[in-house]
Amino acid sequence: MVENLVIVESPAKAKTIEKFLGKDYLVKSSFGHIRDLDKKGFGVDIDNNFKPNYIIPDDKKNVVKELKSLAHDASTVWLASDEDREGEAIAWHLKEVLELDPKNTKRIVFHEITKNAILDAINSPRPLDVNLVDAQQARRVLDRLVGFEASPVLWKKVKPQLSAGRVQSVAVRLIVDREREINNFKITSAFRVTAVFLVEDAGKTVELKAELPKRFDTREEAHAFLEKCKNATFTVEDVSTKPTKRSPAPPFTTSTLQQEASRKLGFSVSQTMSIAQKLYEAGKITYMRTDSVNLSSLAINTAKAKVEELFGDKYSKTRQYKTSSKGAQEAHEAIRPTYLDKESVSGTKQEQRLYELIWKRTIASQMSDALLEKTTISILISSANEKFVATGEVIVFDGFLKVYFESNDDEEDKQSSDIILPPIKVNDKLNCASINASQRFTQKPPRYTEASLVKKLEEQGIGRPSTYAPIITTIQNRGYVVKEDRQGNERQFITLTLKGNSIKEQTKTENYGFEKAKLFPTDIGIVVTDFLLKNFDMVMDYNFTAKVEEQFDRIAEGNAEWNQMIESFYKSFHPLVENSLQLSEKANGERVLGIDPVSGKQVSVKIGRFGPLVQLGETTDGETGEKPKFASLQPGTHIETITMEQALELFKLPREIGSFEDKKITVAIGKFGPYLRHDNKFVSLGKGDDPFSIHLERAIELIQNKREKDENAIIKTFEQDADTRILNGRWGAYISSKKNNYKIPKTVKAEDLTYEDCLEIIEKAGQTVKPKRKKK
DNA sequence: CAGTGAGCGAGCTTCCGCTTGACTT
Repeated sequence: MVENLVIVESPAKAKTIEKFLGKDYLVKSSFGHIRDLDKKGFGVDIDNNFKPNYIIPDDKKNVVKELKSLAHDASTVWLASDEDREGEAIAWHLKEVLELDPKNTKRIVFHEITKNAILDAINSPRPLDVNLVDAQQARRVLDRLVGFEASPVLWKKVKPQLSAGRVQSVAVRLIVDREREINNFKITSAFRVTAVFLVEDAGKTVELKAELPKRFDTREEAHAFLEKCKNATFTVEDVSTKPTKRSPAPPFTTSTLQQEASRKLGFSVSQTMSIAQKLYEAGKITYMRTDSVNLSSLAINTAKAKVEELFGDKYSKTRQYKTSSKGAQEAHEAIRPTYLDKESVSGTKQEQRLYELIWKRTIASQMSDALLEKTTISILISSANEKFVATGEVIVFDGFLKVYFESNDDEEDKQSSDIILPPIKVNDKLNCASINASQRFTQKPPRYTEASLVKKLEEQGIGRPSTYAPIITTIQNRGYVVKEDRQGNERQFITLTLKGNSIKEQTKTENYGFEKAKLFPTDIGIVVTDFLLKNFDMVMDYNFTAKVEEQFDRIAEGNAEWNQMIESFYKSFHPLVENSLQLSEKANGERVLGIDPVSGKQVSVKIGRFGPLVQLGETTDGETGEKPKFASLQPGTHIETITMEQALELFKLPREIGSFEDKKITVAIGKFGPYLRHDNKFVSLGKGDDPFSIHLERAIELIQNKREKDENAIIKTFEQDADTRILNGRWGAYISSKKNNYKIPKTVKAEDLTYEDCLEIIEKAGQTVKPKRKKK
């Protein structure tokens, strides 16, 4: 029997709070939501004012049972879930499900887990905010309506098992739109001119690098400019120095932590979250799912003391940050170390690195601005109107930069360092060592990384801290998006160099377009996005979430009624469902490439039952025509970008390339990549082999290699049964019998097995039914 | 292990946000 039962959302939080409250309080966790809309059926009664049908999911039954019995015995129940929309709803569901008596039920909230904050909260309980609960119900029901009405349309009109939703469909759209921007981008080039001057500095000769702000469009213009510079004199026109300052970034939120951990540590967003979860459970950091940049006053004071201890008063500057991101609900603090005086923690290497990052960011946020001095020198050219400009930057006072430097998406992680200019006065004549004009190309827009997609979603107010990582996983699991590396291409560029009195021209090569761990849309992702854009434009609008959030806010403020809001939404949404179901055609993204010059038949690409394919000839109705020929698209090619040549290539397989030991060898591409077929045996091609050009000699070599490997793989054979053998595979020895494979128990040595032993293992394996793996 | 692309039509798929473990390979 306990006096007071406090219910929070997270068990780690419960543990901490219990310590603050003493023995009269039992603190338990609800593990998030305890009820949800029924998954079977629709879960919302559309004809009955959108009444939600809530059920307790199986994995929450035990939690609910325990809480119910504890609540029954307690004299006061304190509902201490988060102070946002979802938290309020959790409190309300608890009240309903646990059948709490309003007389001894109290709702409390706190933003930080400190003793004072919690005691304050206990002293100022408030009633449940039903308006906020209603706003959550509206959010929940709207998401269910969109997801469970739009997805089935996709099953019928595109492919079964697909999904659509307020958040995921827009996330995919961002990636599809970006890919199209990239495909349509026209690369242009211009000549960038840089000069190196030699300057005397205290007896030494140092270089001064300057650039021409103007770029030349053509090689000829660049050349003409260099010609003009041949006998020119260069005079310093102006030297100006301007002080600037830089301020530290605010403490981490979920989104910024994911971005920085990706840029600085190379973690995927889900990796970051699970490492952060470990740190949180160990009490080393505050809660990791937050949109707030706020720090508790306790944290600010500890940070101040730590900064002063480490670097002195001059480096300390306390700051309160305000959240600017759309739709932030600020139920928690920013992500920070629980104990800011600890610079490092024990744990795995990854935990240590993430902790260190969080520590540095938090500490830096409470440090002084960095003071810099930016110097600009302009240099006149006697024979031309253009001017060279040299810029330098010197850190006068490093401030927070001593600890932390925020990375940027667009460039690789370059540390901020001084660019020091030599001492130069106005009217100085400069000695020019060389001038170079290099052809530079415009860059295509960058593809999203997981982290930059999260950033974009947050900017648009789409998704929540707890869902950023799952969204990224979902759109990949559904096959809409793939995370891939892509090889770059080589290209040539021209450089012109003026040195002494001669201009030298060179053609150089550079690599460009290399992509690492970027998000690419798949063909199905593109087809689904186009289908949804055409039929559900309202939901696909980038501002859709922001617009409905405004209405949720009105409900939360008590200025709108949730059922009415949903009703008016449904009135405009549901007809879209009906209309799209009326469409007779299925969406397959078909694109006609043209006419095959050889057969005169139409060549087209589209999504088929088993993925993207090329089709030669048309599906002419019935008896007259011959059937069209089909071939699957190969990885790396896409419906939207494949060329006629690439498409026709695919019909050249399977290809007979000769014979060996009186049996013919054919080459084809199958489920597992390119392979050779010979004497009813299959041999995969090597990495460097091209199925379209491989010749007989190499094929025979591959066949013989394979034979040798198979030979070595045999550990034991049996006279009684040629179909049962012990083989050495990728994961060690196994039994192969009549095309089935069986695991050998670790307790026995494979060589010692008798034929009878093998039969026994096979027998046993047959009894245990393999559970069918559920596709994720 | 190395295909398929027609059609019939069981029974199933699916959303977003809160939270953690419980599961293989």
